[in-house]
Amino acid sequence: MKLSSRSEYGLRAMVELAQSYGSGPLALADIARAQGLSEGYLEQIIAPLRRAGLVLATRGVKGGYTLAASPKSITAGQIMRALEGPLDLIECASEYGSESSCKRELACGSRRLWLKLRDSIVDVLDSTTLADLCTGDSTPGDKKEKPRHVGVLAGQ
Amino acid sequence: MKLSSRSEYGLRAMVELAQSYGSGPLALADIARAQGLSEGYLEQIIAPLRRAGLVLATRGVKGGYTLAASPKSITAGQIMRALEGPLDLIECASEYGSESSCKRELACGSRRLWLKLRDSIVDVLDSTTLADLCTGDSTPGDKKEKPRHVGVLAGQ
DNA sequence: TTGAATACCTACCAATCTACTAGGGATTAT
DNA sequence: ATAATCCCTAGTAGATTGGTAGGTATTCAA
Repeated sequence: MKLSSRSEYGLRAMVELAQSYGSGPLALADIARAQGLSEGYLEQIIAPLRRAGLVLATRGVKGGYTLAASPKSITAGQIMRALEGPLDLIECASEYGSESSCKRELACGSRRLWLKLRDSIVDVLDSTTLADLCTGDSTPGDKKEKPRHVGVLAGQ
Repeated sequence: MKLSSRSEYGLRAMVELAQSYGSGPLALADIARAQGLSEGYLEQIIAPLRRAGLVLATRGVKGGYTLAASPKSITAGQIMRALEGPLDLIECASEYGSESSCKRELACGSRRLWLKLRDSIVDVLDSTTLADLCTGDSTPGDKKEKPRHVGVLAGQ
């Protein structure tokens, strides 16, 4: 159930970039310093984000990275897919069909849970933008939050 | 983003037990055979479920495992917590407070996402029972299935 | 034109985790 | 007593994680 640090660091880097959006490129070293991350490792993490077209790089002396679009139009889902591949907790419940596996039982009881879980995760990730993670309040633009029995969850 | 096979196998075993609920103990070897799992490995997986009080074991000749309660009253959340520990994707967004970490920033932007995600996951897991995974239809009490692009999932 | 600052790439590595296997001990119905 | 079962611990090959190291390419500025 643990997320790899790739996602954690990658998202933190993107939030950092979102916060300085509009102020020109931010050097890798600056991001790493600001977030307390290893520069070399962060470099490997930001590469897939660039390849996915989420950040732009400019080389040379005043170079660095910038968001490829406004923080409002980049979702956590895009970032996670770039870093982790298709969103799925399990082979047979991937967002994009995995024909191969699950020959065993398509009507497999437990698969139902993984599908529900995946949908729920995809829903959260795709409805959260970088802007949502930067503003002071914690509510995204459209509030389609269903009033579930949240609130029992101790701790802010 | 991948779940360990512990959870997958553990849940499958529990579904198997749920399906034979009321028919006496089911031997480990039978569960393993029915689900196509390694017996030795499954043994290690079912142990924490027993320690968590979710299944009961009876030794001896006609022994085996039974659910400790009705499938309706055992949730996926209980099973996952027994197998994976506290539900969290990341240290600083655990369900039970982790004071230690995250000295960096409690108002950390990215943390907001992990909390939302965790809440969403906890919500799904705690609202799904074993009975939900055994019945013919795929709807638990409330039906909130969004019509996503499922159906692409090519059947075997 | 040179130099420095940056991004970009590949290979390597130690430690940990995963998914088992092996083998024996404890308990119980027959 | 015996066989069937659960129970426990240790080992292990391979993959993954979280990096480090070292070099190349590109750009700006003097």
